[in-house]
Amino acid sequence: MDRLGLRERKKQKTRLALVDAALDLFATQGYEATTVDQIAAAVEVSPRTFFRYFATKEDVALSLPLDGLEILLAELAARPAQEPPFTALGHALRAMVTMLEEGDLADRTRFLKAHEVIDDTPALFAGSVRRMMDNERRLVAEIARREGAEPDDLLPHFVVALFTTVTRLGFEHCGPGGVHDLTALAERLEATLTLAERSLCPGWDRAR
Amino acid sequence: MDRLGLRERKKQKTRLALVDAALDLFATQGYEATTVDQIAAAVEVSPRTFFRYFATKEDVALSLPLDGLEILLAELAARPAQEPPFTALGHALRAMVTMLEEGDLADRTRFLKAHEVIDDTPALFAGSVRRMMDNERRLVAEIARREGAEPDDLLPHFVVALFTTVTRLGFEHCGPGGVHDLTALAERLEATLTLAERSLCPGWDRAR
DNA sequence: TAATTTATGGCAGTCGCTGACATGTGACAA
DNA sequence: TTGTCACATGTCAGCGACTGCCATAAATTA
Repeated sequence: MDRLGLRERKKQKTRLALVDAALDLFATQGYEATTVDQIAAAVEVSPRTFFRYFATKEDVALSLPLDGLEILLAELAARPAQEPPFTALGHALRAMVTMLEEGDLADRTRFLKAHEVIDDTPALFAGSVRRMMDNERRLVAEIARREGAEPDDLLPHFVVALFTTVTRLGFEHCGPGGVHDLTALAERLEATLTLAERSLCPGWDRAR
Repeated sequence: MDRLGLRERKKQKTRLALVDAALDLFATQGYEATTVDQIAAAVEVSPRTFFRYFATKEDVALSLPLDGLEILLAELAARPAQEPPFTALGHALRAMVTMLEEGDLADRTRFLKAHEVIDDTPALFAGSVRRMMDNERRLVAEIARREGAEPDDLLPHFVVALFTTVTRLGFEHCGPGGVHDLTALAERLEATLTLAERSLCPGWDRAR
């Protein structure tokens, strides 16, 4: 039995239905070619209601990756304090991917489809970047706290910026059509992470 | 005497007038609060004409930094081929700033005002990053050409992504109110560049 | 069942942005 | 100078994203 009331269950259901309908339409017709009215019609909901679930049209595509970042922050908080910041970020990222891999099939395909659509839609990619930078602030705050850095210290900013850059490279287009399964994505992320680690001097991410 | 006809001079004049009016309005009222109609009215031009000069509302604020990237690409092409890629990028960036410092006063203040507005307007900042990433492709292509890299080599992507990240950090918020003169901006850029150079192993940006 | 909360629909309106057509202004040649 | 052409501009009509407002229907609670 669900602990949630009927009302809440219905809301989550229409929310997912909106995401699925939107991703399908974006994938087939393209992002700019599909209107909010179409998405709403596909779920048999008024356009006004769509905007009660998502603030903007791009939000419906970006909501999933956004959830991923929440997970990453939680994982980061769980990393041991003596771990160097960049290492901790890397492990948090790996944990996030693992969590995705353990998720249910519908969730995984939804996530992959979202990333595919985002990857070849410049407007959505831009939005994705914007979200990343919003979260960069939170990540910087967390790293600065871990390391006890001065408020105007450049190093935490540099560590986090480098990390988001590496993550972005990992998610970025991997050949025509993009990544089609999570293991390929995980491998790609691993490759970029090791490239970064190999390029940086030991101890670079800690104050000396 | 100007080599350009009256027509061309008029166009450049209204273009600059639109940028100045827009930046002033953005600075006083905020970006989202000012409408295209207001900008057009301030220059006594029809709203339709505004969109003949700038494709979107954010373009009017981002056009100046965008010009800067053109300069950077030109400078990069002029760097000697034996220079390691990241070093070449850094020097191209320094050359770009120098070029700005040698520009006329109106140009410099316009540039600084644009950056101030961009810095404390999330939407514009995101747009700015997006442009940087659009140009990343061109930079990657140039670096890959210089280094004779394989088409699917990660390294050029990594080098350029790291460079744009460092540049972004340099331009980013420098205390309350932002940077007020070009020399402070140059110093800030220098600081982030040296931080990056100090963190990376020698030879990291060349194939081994 | 009655009362209260809350999700939804419909409507009118703003703003960013575009296409089509008409008009006026600079460029260039006769 | 004059006429012709190219092109910048204005006007208008319209689409789509997004919002505020109010009425209604559904679910929760008493």
